[in-house]
Amino acid sequence: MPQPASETIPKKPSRIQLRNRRIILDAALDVFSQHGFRGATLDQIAEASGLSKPNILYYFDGKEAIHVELLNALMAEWLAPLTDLDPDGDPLEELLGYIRRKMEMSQAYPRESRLFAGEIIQGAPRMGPHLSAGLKPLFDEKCALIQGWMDAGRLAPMDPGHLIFSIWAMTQHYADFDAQVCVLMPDEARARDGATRHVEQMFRKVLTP
Amino acid sequence: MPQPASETIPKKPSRIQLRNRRIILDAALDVFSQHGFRGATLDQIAEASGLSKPNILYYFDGKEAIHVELLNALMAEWLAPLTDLDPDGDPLEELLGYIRRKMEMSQAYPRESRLFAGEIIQGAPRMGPHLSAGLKPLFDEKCALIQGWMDAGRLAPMDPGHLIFSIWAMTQHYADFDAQVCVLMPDEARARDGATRHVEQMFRKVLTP
DNA sequence: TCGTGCCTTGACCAAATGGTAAAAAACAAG
DNA sequence: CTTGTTTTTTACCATTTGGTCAAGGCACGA
Repeated sequence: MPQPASETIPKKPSRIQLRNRRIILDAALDVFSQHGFRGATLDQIAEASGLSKPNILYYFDGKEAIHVELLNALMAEWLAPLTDLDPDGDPLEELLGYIRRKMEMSQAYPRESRLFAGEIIQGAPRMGPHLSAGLKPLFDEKCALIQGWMDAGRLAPMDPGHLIFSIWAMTQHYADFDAQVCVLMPDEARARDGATRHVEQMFRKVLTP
Repeated sequence: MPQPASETIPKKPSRIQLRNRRIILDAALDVFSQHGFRGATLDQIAEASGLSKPNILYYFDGKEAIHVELLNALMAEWLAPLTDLDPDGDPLEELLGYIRRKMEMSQAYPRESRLFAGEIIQGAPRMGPHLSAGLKPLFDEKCALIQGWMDAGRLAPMDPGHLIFSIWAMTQHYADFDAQVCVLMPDEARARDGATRHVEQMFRKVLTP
């Protein structure tokens, strides 16, 4: 058997393929994050990417395939900061560092944040497995870690799960509700830098034993 | 002139009209909150309401009109708790009461919360005026009130605007990201009751001077 | 009971949408 | 240049979608 039977041969992608797939994904991120899955159209993605609609379908198996690919890429990058929580570090500094990274990410990648938020709000129809299989174990692991820190008296006691939810809620809020923030707090510097400082200061107070 | 010229005569709505408009709005809230504006279809609303599509268009001028009506109703109810912040009350108890009411609302009306969230995430295309004209003045007024409390040393000092954002972020999170919460925290009682207690305890600590 | 005006519906429409087929164009290897 | 492959486009299709229209049904006051 020279070539393995009934297996898809990967065939490494050409430079053009790599480039165009990236262009398409970037355009799709714009469109999906702004209109949600059902609200986004292939024509919009085509126009945003500068490619023709059939050409997009040459690179991806369909609208849903693009969306799924975006969510996959998202999860990997999104989970990293939580993964990096170090059991051997100083609890307070570890968590504050996590919060800081999360704030930076939601400011640097608001589109990703909104894409994720939109998907969850709609009941995570295309992400259920990802949540259960990818996020859940990590969440449980870090909950246990934080609980350990609290039991040791190195953090103020509280429910670790709700603590993590609090952090997510606050860090995502500034990305997801940007339109609201911009209307209510027109001073951009106060909104951006103030947010980071406020959130950090707030959690420092909450977490200090 | 028996009847005033060039003015729309209100013509009080019949019982049937009142009932069907309510039914339609309720069904539309289901559909819009789950799929967003562009993702929702009149057929879905028709099926959810048990009325035919043309019949729905008999009661409303179109898809957008239904959506706008929902957002209007939403804003009124949504703003009430903030309006009720009493300058003469005890600062800490006033804010904790506000937080409690907000948590109750996001648990009692998750659809409204998601509808609002979806609209804001998409850049508030149908709510810009509402935000500037309705929410902004109230927001500024209450920011000033809280700032006064802080200046008087009755609350820990912080940016009042960001404080309000924090409250909104936390209270909305449990409604908007319910799908995520349910996966990560399957114990329903811990999720629901724990959330309220956690948020209240957290802000009590943050706000205490 | 009868009509008048409110309510409901089936049939239909134009535009938009996700997707396809095949030919043309661009490109790479010899 | 020639040939085989990859990329792009043109033309097209079936379905869905928001919305219309005219005709039928129904309630309710006289």
